[in-house]
Amino acid sequence: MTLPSTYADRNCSVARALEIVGERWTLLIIRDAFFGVRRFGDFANQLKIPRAVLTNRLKFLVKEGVLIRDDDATGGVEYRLTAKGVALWPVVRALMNWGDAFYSPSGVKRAERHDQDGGLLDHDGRCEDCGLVVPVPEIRIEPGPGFDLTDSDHDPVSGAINTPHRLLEPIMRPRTLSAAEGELSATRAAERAHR
Amino acid sequence: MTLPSTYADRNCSVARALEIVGERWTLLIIRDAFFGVRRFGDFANQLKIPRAVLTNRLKFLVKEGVLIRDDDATGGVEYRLTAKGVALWPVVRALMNWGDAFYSPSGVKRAERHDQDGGLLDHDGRCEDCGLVVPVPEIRIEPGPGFDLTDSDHDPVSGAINTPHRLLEPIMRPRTLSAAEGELSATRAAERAHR
DNA sequence: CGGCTGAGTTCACTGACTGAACTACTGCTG
DNA sequence: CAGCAGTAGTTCAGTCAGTGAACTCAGCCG
Repeated sequence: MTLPSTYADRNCSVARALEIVGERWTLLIIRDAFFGVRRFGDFANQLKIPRAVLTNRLKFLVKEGVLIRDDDATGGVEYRLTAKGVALWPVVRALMNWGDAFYSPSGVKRAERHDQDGGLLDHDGRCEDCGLVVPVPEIRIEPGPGFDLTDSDHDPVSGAINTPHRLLEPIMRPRTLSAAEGELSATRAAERAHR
Repeated sequence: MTLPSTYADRNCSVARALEIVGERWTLLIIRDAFFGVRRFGDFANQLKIPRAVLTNRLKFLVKEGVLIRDDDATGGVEYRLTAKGVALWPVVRALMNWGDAFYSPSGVKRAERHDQDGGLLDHDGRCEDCGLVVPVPEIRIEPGPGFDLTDSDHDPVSGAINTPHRLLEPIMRPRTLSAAEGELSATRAAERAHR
């Protein structure tokens, strides 16, 4: 979509929304942000997007208030979704549902669960166990029956993304994980205790 | 998005969906199709999209089974949404909701109602009167409080789109009207005078 | 026949995307 | 302190897609 503000229709919120998130790569960046990706390099490697394009997109999304950029503890840079960005989850979910329905014959590629009670979420984000509409930070995402295990863990970031975890929660990169490789459960437990 | 099948992530239905509907203009074409646009020229005029691009997009969407192309009664060509295309309504709705929420301070630009009982639909398409999830063909769309009346009726197609009507129902173009209805002369005259 | 409409096609031009290489600024480590 | 690695970008030439205007072609209408 390239030029923002280039769709003529002033009276259509679909056009307006697409001016922000309709450019190539943008919604995939946002999807990754939901999945916990926060670092420039992780976006670049995971999406295999040219770094120049990534720079443009991130700048634009920050300018539009979808992402916020700040320095993390280690001096690096973090991009995180704002409330406005988090409000895009229904868009990402709708695309995911449609893609699952028509291009994943063996079942959904990723399932959403209510982290509190483990209930599956329906297409509108309602927990089938407790009946509540689950807020985004309480959604746990995990590989579903249609997930293809053969090409998942090529890189550590993908591996982290495809491990069951809550949306928005930063993925654990090997660096942060320290030397201890297999202690996933311990790390997760620690993390749960963390909040 | 340009090249289809160009997003690397085989395991993501969001990426898969965007390969089909993520290109520039595509979702706006689909939105117009929901609003009842069916003719090549109407898409071209309403969206102000280059005709060459429109040709590409329509061909691609037909190939992918989102639209179906056939000749209508008068010998013209019609593009209509298939079931697979209609299943994209949640995507369009989610974008519309987000655009309304963040870019339309005076209220939604278009409201959805249950045509049967006139109840407003919530963000998930549930009728606030009868509580049912309303199927797409029973959704009536109409200008909402945020709709800007000053630049609506510039062309007859926009005028028809912005008149309350059910989704998927073909918009009435002056041409088609002439065959069926008698009192069209007034409409046509008014339209001509307008230019 | 002559004009009109609808559905495209053609084409020169511009501008965005691509991929690879390069820079600049940390924070370590010996 | 020099050297190295990691992170976050920038630069750049080549390519490819989008743009807008003009053109074709077929079928009607009178």
